[in-house]
Amino acid sequence: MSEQMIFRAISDPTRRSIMTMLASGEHSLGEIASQYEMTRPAVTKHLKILEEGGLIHIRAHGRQRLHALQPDALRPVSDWLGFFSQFWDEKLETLKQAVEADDA
Amino acid sequence: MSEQMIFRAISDPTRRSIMTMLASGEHSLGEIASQYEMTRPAVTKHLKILEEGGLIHIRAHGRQRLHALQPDALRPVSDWLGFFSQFWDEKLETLKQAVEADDA
DNA sequence: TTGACATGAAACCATTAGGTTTCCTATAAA
DNA sequence: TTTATAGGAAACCTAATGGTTTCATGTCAA
Repeated sequence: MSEQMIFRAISDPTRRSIMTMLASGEHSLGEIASQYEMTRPAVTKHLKILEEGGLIHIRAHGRQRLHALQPDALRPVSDWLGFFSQFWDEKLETLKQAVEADDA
Repeated sequence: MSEQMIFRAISDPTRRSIMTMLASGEHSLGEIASQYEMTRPAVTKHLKILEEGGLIHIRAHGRQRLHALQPDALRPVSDWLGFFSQFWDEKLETLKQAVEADDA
């Protein structure tokens, strides 16, 4: 789950779309694949890359494979963005730091 | 400057590194390339992809090309992240919305 | 005005990425 | 206990990516 694997995982529009779909809850491969105009094996590959980035968790359930979003895995992206956001939103950054300080 | 071009631009570690370098101010191609173990043409290609994503601005200055960070271009990424951050940090999200409401 | 320097441009190369087809395996249901 | 269903795996294809080398061009300085 290196930072690079996360950025790699979110760089593809199909994978970002799958993440959005999984925000509504767990879904099987068949359910996910039915939403896209590509074959199941292609979707499987996308899901594997998402898993390698830690963005989803896959568990077996009978003959199905259920895929669940793992939103925590996006934290490194948020941290990276935080560094640059200081240049375009001082106000929000200040609040963010306040929240983080409060957490500690 | 489609959203996809932004995600594409930030998906490469060299390009993210260049963005960090440019956070300190404008730099010429030569200055940037001297920091990496690859040829100038390779760096030029990275810079072009960053420009296509709107993440940097390039201007001519004599025989040099000066590259400046354009951090605003990261907003779409921030918005995208915002959607998912609601799942892992309700507290921060609440504050963020408060700030945005205050801006309006 | 000639030479050095900063960069652009084009051709090329190997690897990765995103996709397909075909076939195999495991589980559930009749 | 067959049969249908959900998915895995491997081989293959094309295009995009990240890099190189070579050569051309524009601009500054002697």
